[in-house]
Amino acid sequence: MKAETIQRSLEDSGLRCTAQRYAVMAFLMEHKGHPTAAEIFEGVNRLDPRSSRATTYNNLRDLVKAGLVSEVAVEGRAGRFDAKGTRHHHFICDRCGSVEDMDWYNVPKPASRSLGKRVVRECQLIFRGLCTKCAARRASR
Amino acid sequence: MKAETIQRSLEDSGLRCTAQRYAVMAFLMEHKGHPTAAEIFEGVNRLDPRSSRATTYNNLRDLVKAGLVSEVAVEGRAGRFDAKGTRHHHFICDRCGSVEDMDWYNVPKPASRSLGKRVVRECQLIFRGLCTKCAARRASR
DNA sequence: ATATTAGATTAGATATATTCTAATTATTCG
DNA sequence: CGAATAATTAGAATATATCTAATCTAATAT
Repeated sequence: MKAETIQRSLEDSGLRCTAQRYAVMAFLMEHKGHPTAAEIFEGVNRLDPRSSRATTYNNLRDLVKAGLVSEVAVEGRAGRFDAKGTRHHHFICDRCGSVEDMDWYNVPKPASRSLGKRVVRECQLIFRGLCTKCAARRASR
Repeated sequence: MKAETIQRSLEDSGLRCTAQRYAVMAFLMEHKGHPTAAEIFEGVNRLDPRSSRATTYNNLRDLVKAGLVSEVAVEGRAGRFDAKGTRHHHFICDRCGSVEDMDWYNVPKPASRSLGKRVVRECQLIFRGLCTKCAARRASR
């Protein structure tokens, strides 16, 4: 039944439901820990069909463009991906670069005067600091 | 007089005011367009002392850690840097990856319940969409 | 059903971005 | 001064992401 859900959301976005694309989507829905492209590539290939690195990147790009997946860029590290489920913000750890979900809450839009002729598609709130693990590690020194 | 300002802010952060480090800081204050590390490297070397790529990256890292400079990660592209002047948010163009400043306004903090044991150092608001140039370009098609 | 076309995928090469290494130089401090 | 620490260097190495050109697949038209 999740299978049909994925298939439908792909097709609704005008994307064919290929084995490789489906696998990326399914992997993201089962691994909520914001995996990198390399982890996704490894993960989907560990299971079944041989998928190439290029295809994994292509599909991630397509899924992001279609709005089914979001990407979180992390300074100096691989980007991380996330199946868009319920709305949420993100937390990025300064030390280990891990990305975690944060409860969503509404953020006021910028004044239209400050927008100029820009077209704003979305607005992301990103918290930075130390994750639980890294905070504990620092405290114990 | 800007020279002393830079020197003081470096020393206040426990960083020696070396020629290379100063140059990075000065370059960032004169170029508000959010340059990449490569552009900064090129820029400071075009002027005067030979500085190496590694040093440029090292200094950028130190300056970010000291809170004098901020870095904006952009998906699939080089990170961009910004001397922290007055507070502001950022806008990232989906198409060309350019980063622009947006007027600052206060953003409500998350509920402490949702923070857990995380330590939040800062909170960034990032707008995404099409910059003025790219929006115009798209409209004309 | 075949042919045509557009959409996807592939392996590997390439490009881009960043960090590491080990040696060297500069600065601070006792 | 001399020792210890901080900073810099060139270039190699790594990590990350995209490109290429050939091939395969699926949808549509004939």
